[in-house]
Parts: sequence; structure tokens; C-alpha cells
Amino acid sequence: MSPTIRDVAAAAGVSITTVSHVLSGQGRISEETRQRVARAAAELGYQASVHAQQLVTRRSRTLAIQLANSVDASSACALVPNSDYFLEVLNGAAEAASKRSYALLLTPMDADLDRLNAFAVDGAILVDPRGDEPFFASGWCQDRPLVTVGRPMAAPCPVPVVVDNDLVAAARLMLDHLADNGYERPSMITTDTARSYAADLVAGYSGWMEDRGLEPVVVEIDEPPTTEGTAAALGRLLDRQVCPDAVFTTSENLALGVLHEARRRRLEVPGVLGICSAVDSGSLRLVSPQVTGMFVHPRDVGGRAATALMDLVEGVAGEQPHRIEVPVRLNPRESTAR
Amino acid sequence: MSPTIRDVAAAAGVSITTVSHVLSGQGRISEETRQRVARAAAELGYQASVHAQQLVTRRSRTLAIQLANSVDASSACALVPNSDYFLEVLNGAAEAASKRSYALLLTPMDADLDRLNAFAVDGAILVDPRGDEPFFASGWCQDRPLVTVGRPMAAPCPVPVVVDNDLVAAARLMLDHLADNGYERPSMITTDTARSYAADLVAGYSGWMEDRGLEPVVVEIDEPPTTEGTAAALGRLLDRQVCPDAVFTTSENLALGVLHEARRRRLEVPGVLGICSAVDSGSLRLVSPQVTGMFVHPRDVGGRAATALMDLVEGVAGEQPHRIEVPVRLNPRESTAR
DNA sequence: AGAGACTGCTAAAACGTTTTGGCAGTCTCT
DNA sequence: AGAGACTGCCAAAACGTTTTAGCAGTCTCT
Repeated sequence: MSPTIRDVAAAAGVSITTVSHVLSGQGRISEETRQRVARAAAELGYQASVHAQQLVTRRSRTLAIQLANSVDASSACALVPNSDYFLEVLNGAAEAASKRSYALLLTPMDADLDRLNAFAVDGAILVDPRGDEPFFASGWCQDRPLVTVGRPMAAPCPVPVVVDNDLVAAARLMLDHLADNGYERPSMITTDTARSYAADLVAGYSGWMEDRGLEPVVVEIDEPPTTEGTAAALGRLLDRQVCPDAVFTTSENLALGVLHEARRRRLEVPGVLGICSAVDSGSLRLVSPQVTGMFVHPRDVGGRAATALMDLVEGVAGEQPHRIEVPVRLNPRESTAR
Repeated sequence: MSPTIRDVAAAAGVSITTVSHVLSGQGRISEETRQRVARAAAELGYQASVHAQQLVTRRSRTLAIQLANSVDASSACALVPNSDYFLEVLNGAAEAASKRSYALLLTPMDADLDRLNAFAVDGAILVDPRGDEPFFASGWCQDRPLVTVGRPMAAPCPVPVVVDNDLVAAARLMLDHLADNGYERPSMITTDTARSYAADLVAGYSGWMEDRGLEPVVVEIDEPPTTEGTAAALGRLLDRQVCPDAVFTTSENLALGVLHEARRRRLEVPGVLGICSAVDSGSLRLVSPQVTGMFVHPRDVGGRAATALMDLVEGVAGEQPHRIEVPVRLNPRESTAR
């Protein structure tokens, strides 16, 4: 089969200890020996067995990643929100991991944590957790590092690194954009505010409104959203005494749903109703009118999360918990023009 | 730390060999001993170290999965097609793997295959490959089983298991639906026909057309699709002498793009132009008019692929290459009504 | 009663690394 | 010249399993 460390040692005329030291940069080795070993390894095409390394170092060079988006397969009419976003986060994380010879393990929501323990995953990335996930309850995070995308609001233990967009500021940015375009009574439709990204957006929105002496108008709908749920939410907004003239949503599917229902009600978009989404997506550029969204650099988000986690695993990172902020870019489109 | 097989052996008063045999169901063990060992293992909460198992069995209980959808991060305006679909395939595969204590490794397109070899992945799932992926060129598939979703059309080596929808039949189904609703000159817009799903759809379409003595009208656009590319494709269709009255697309984003451009050109949809997509998606239900699509059971597709791969790895499966067909459900919506 | 088969169990080797402790030899002081 | 530090290397233990080969003991024949 593939060459082992013993083959390299034999080829270079040294002990396996020396080979190990050369390859890992440990120990004291003369320059000449170093080169000889390196050459032998290269010639043989030697690749250290990850399994043997794992067994002895008790590290696996493996990261787990879990998405919040898991929808129960039973309800065929549920809509997976922000799937463009999630897919890009995954891609970003996978690429970053691969670059440093780590593997990225995709963990379903209902996964058995004991199983993960058996695989001795070095750390985990949770994308948009609520804080009630098994990872937190089981004390998992006491043994191994954890990085989240978004803050786990109900988490019982602190998370060393949080990767996030500044969505409070982002919401304000979006509202300024709406105001610039003459919208005076913006409202919000959100999913589960137990997730920090939704909570932050609502907070940003509410703060902005209160700064101007306006009453925030927020409707929260069940997760996962459905066509009907979204339509009903818009209905509740429009039934108000003071009817909103813009809707800001926390996901692309909510925005599309609102647009759909607005059309059905023959509301002019933009004009009578402005629509925008906090998470951009390809589909927002493909509807008429094109919908304004915020590009949150999902690939970056995934990459930064994975990188931070690997730093933690290797002890490279600073010790204290910190937060990595990824910028947001507003993509103004027709749906919020005047 | 966590208990080892030695702890269990001591607790049950047997050798570690016996424990191993009991837990793996190998060897000859008396019923009484079996129970005693099982109880001891359960009481200690024993979990075999995957790493040690991997080292000695040279199996990793790990599957790699690679998606076709990887878009180069540079071009921010490219559209990831069918992201709902891909995400569900991933979820389905991850769940199936997790149920049998396998791990699912997400492999980016540019991943180093040597690295995968080091992780000793037991097998790989390729989603919508073309056949020119490194997996095929490097002879990877000679050592380890490979399962693809869709046929790798340019593959140099045969693939033991292919999971697929019968998209030739599905295309015909869709065209029958269009014909039932009075559309007489259906056309197609497709992405890269080097992927079998697109090729099959085109084949089904062309066959159906030729059966009726009609000339197939197909426009192929570059991958990944852009808003402009899609609009241009529709333009080319409409410029024809015999102008099509329906467009069938290979992805949800193409359908949305066509709808968008049709609106811009003030074409009535449905009516003047029918639109439908070969892959369903949440967004198709959220636009006006709602767009007809085919639900291809992506979660099932992922699950079946993972299951087939695990069977292959464990030698459970029949030896000869075969094909697993997942049914397709047509979801008729407004965009193809009359 | 002896041969042979079967049963229930175990000792020990193997998998391919990392890491610890140590051993000669050389250099640098006093 | 002798003590001490430093250099370059290595033997061996450890990591936690699976698997092979074999050993008593019991059963079932003739």
C-alpha cells in the first residue's frame, strides 16, 4: 500500500523518530538530515496516516458544522429560507478547512452527539443557533471549542468566538435607504427572534424607529415560513390603522412572499409598498421588480468561522472570547426605488 | 477520559477480545457472557474509539460528498442554481449517513484528493458531475466506491451506482402538461448539457417534439447563469420566426430569469408565454405568477445515494453497477395555466 | 474408550503514528 | 583537564482497537 513512516526512515537512513520530527518541525535536527528526510518523503510520495495521528494525538483535524435550516422533511410545503446563504456558508467553511488540511463534517440537527464524540471532532461550527441545541445542553462546549455564526441567545455557556454581521447597524442602513427613498412608515416581518440575526435586525429596526419617535411595527411568523403564513403576516400589517409603506424582512423567501401577496392585492411595488430583505439571494435579482437585499458575504462568514475554529483548536488564537465582524453591503434594487 | 475496551473487559471479567466480539457480533460467545458484556458496556457508557478502529480496519466510516454547484467566489453576480435542491441533497445524505454512524465530509471542488486519501474516506458521492472531475482522472474510483447523482457523461471509468430521476420521462410529463394546457410550441433553455440531468431533459424534450413532427428549439447558456445571460437566451427564442409559446428550463433560477425578462417585455405569463422549471424550489411558489416545477425529492436523492454508498463500502450491495431511480412529482402552478 | 468436531474464550500481534527519556559526542567554559 | 551545556539522533512506549491462531474443555459419534 502507501508508504509508511518506516519506509521514509529506511530510505533516508534514519529512525522514524527523526522522520516524525522533520515532518512536524519538532525536535533538533541538523539541516543536512532535514533535507535528506524531506527529499525521501517527497520521492516516496509519503502521506502520514491521519488515523494513526488521530489515535495518538487525540486530535482529528475534523470540524463539525451544523445548520439551523433543517426543515422536517414531512411538511413538503415548508420553505427553506436563505438557502443560497447557507450553501455559501458551507462552501466557505469547507474551503477554509480544506486549505489547512482539515475535514468538514456535516452534522444533521438530529445527530447523536455521542457519535460525534466517537469521531473526536476537534470543534464545531453552529450556524444561526438558538442556544437550545444539544451542543449546549450536553456540556459539549466545555471540552471542545465552539464557534457560532450569530449569537446563541439562550446558550447556558459562553461561546469563545462568534462570527457575525453587524445586523443592528445593517438594519439601520437599510432603513436610512428606505427613508432616503421617501418611505415613511417601514415595518418588519421576521421569523423566530430566538435567533440572534433576527433579533438584531428587529433591534436595529426598533431603535431606528424610536430615534424618530415612531412606533415599531413588527410581525413575527412561525418557522419555517409558508406561503400562507407570509401572506397572513402582510395582511396583518396592512390592516393597521396606520398602514406601513415598506416591509423589511429577515429572509429572501419572506420578501418574495410579501411581494407575491402585494401583487395579489394589486399593491404597487415599489411606490405604495417598498420591499427589502436582510439577506440577499439570487432569486431577489430575478423577480419583478428586483428586490433590494443585503449581501452579508456568506462565503466569508463560513471561511472566517472555520478559520477561527481551527485557530482555537491549535491554540493559536487569543484566549478570551471575541467576535469577528463581517461587513454588509446594501444592494439597492427596484423594489425600494421611488 | 472516556472508558476504553479494557475497562469494559475488566468490568465484565472477560478479555478485550471477547468484548470486541460481542460488540461487533463476531465470533462465538455464549448468551450469558454476551449479556454481561453488553451490560457492562452500557453501564460505562462505552463508545469505541473510531480512530483506533480506523487504524486497524483501514476503514473510516466516512463518506465524502462534492457538489457541482461551486461557483467561483470572484464573480459576485453569478447565480447559484438550484440551491434549495443542493441543500436538501446534503441534508438527506447527512441524515442517512448519521443513522448508520457514518460521517459525511463536505469536499470543495478544489480539494486536494491526496488529502482525502489521507483521511481514508471510504467512498464518495458526486452530485451532478460532468465526468471531468479529479475523482475520475486520478483513478480514485478504482480503489474506493463512488456513487453519483446523475451520470458522469465524460467519465473514463464506470460508476457502480447512479442515483437519478428519470428526467427523460419527466420532461415528457412536463410537455404533456404544457400540451394539455394548450401550449403548442414549447422551447427549452438549459445550462451545461455536459451534466446528465440537463442532457436528459433536453433529450426528453427533443424526443417529445420529434414524436410530433416538431422541431426542437433549445438554447444553451453558460454556467453559472446570470440575469443578463438568461434574458439574452429568452431574446433569442422570441426572435425566431416561429415564436415559442412556452419555455421549459433546467433550473429554478433560469425560470425566474425568464419570467423576469418576460415581464420586462410585457409578455403575458401565462397565456402568451408559459414557464416551467425542471427543478422545483421554494422561490417558484413565491413569485407571481407561481411557476410550475418538478419536485425531484432531493432529500430522498441524497439519502439513497448515501445509503447505496454505505452498502457498497460494506460489501452488502450487489456487485454489478446499477441505477436507483427516484420518482418525480409535477407541481403544476399558475405559470402554465391557461 | 478414543477420535473428531464443536464451543467458549483468550494471548498476542498488528495498525502507523507521536512523544518521552536518554545516550553518545562535541563545544565552551573555568 | 574536567564540568557543564548543548547537539543530533534513537529506542521504546503509548494510543485503542481488530483479528489470527490456538487452547482447553465438552459433546457426539463409532
